[in-house]
Amino acid sequence: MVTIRDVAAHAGVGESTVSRVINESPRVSPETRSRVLAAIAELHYRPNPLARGLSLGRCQTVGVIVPFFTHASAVERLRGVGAAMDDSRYDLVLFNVESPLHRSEHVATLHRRDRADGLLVLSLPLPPDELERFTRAQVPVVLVDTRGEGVPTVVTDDIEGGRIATRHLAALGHERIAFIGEDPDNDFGFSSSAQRELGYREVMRDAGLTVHPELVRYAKHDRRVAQRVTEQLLSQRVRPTAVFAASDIQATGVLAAARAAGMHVPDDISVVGFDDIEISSYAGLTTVRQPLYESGRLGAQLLLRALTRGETPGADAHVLPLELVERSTTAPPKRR
Amino acid sequence: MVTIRDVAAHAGVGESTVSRVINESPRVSPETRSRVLAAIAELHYRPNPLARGLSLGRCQTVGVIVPFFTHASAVERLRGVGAAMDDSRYDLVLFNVESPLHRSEHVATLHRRDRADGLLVLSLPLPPDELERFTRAQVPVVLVDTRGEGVPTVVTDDIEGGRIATRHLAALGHERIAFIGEDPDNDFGFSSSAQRELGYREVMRDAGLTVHPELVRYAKHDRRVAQRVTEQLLSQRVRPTAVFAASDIQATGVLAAARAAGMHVPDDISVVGFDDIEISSYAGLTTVRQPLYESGRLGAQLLLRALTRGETPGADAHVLPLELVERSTTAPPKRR
DNA sequence: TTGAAAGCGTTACCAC
DNA sequence: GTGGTAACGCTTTCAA
Repeated sequence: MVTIRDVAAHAGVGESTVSRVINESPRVSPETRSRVLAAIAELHYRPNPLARGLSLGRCQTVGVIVPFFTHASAVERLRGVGAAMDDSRYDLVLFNVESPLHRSEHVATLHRRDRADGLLVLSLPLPPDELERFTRAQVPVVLVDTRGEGVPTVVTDDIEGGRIATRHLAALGHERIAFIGEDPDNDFGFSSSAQRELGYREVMRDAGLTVHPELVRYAKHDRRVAQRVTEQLLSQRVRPTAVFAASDIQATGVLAAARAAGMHVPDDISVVGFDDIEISSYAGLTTVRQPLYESGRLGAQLLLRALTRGETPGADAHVLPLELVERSTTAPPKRR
Repeated sequence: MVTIRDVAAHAGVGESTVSRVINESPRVSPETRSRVLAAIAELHYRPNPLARGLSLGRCQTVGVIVPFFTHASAVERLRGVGAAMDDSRYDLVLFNVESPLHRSEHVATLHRRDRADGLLVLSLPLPPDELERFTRAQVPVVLVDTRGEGVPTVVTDDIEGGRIATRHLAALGHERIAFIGEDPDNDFGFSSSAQRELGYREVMRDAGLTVHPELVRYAKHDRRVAQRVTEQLLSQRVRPTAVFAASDIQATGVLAAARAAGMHVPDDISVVGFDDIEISSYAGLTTVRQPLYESGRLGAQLLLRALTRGETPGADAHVLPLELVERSTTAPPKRR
């Protein structure tokens, strides 16, 4: 392996001079610089990032904590992150979180500059004390799709999202509108679904519609599970004429259940989802679109900016817009 | 930041002893060990991976080179990789490849032990000389969904996959079977699609069916593009009664095009895809299933095994099974 | 069984 | 402008 020492010898200069050339210091004469550059090229020299990191106290790496398996939408966000990181000099290290234990483990190791220079947390709620450990350790953190004190966040207004979806259904004339979302008591503390439910309840109340308890169901963020739950929902006495699913993944499960029950969408039942993932446009699903890809990209950009400027990023919340995408799964209810 | 030195001082021992404890050397007395362990716990000490890597000559990191954006199926493979790496002590560094230039860049930096201890290449063909640089640099490489000499690979038999799909359609009685795949002249040198086309052509010939040149079309690995190409296909003189799409992403485009043309699937036209991704079961797509998740998992396992044993892994090709999944997009052609 | 010290490849401070 | 050298935090010989 060729080191800075070899380059120095080959170019007939000192190690520090080579280092200066590498780091583009202005305190090198043009001739020396070109001689060193030639030596570097000739020997195919590349600085050892480990040694560099040890000396510098940082490692040119951005860590991303993400519930990779739990949330399909996380992938789309991750894509945005990847895109933003592409032109940067930072490596992207993935910390997958499958369980709450997992999360604590990663958090414990990551609040030091030698693991990652900065951290991006996707969709995962972080307790305030854990969050504080990062700021104390001077590790910049950006939160995407989760809230937190004192750090920049990229979020959407989930309550408003719930309103948008429900308002759309109510405006079409629906009265028995069901809600299918994630259990508010989930292990990770995911709260988006609960927020959307809040918006749903608010609009229902304001429209003078009653939320029958049997019309609110919880299911894991998974198509098949949502399908099963919807089948129960549809087999009961009080049938909804519309369903608001807190995610598109779940909405496709609702669609499948309706189909299996011999119901026609949207004539027999309307369905609204949330996210607008790849599958949604294919399924013709009416949904509340949130900019997944963009959220990841923006989050990464904020982090990179903080990293390159060396400043702690402002703790402002960037609220990304939500938008109703009307496709073919919603229509006025049938006349009885 | 607490270092090994602090721990040593706190426990009243030498640094090397602490190091031995960390690395589970047997040459430490039980009492000393527990004293050191206590100090570690008390000070919340964690070894600096950078320093450790520099000293050790490796960095406890696995690099994954993956066309993250180009191929949707890569994500599913990546999930498998993530699962396999979860219980390991290795970090997962993502190297996204969006362009051939991108690939060369990453390859250039990665053939050294200081960037990654081992490498996983997903779906990306690597020129033999680039591959050789890794083996020369003693960096273990495992190829998933690509072939290469001298390194372990995890693949499927794409030619056979093409046969399976086409045989299914031919057995149903179809004669004018179209093929939609990726352009064999693509920038990356992806060849799976071309292989599947080979299998398609072989079965067509053996069945005495002619492959009309107008019935073979190329489109990017993208639903909308595939849809556009299919629209052209369906608007021409000789209409196919069945389409074999080289990927499910493209197959959903075919489905959308047929729907837009007012055709009913499978009555008017049959469609077979390839991969069996998440969307396929939802769409009821008949497809050739390949174990995406499993391929990533196996690849990562092979790499980890090689890494922990310190041995160069055997250069054998693990061929994963392919399987026809019959759903509701294929049926015998209508009688004319 | 333990500790002192050299070394891993780099950067940065201090002389010249 | 440039070179020598101490540091960065760890592992690993080598002695004791």
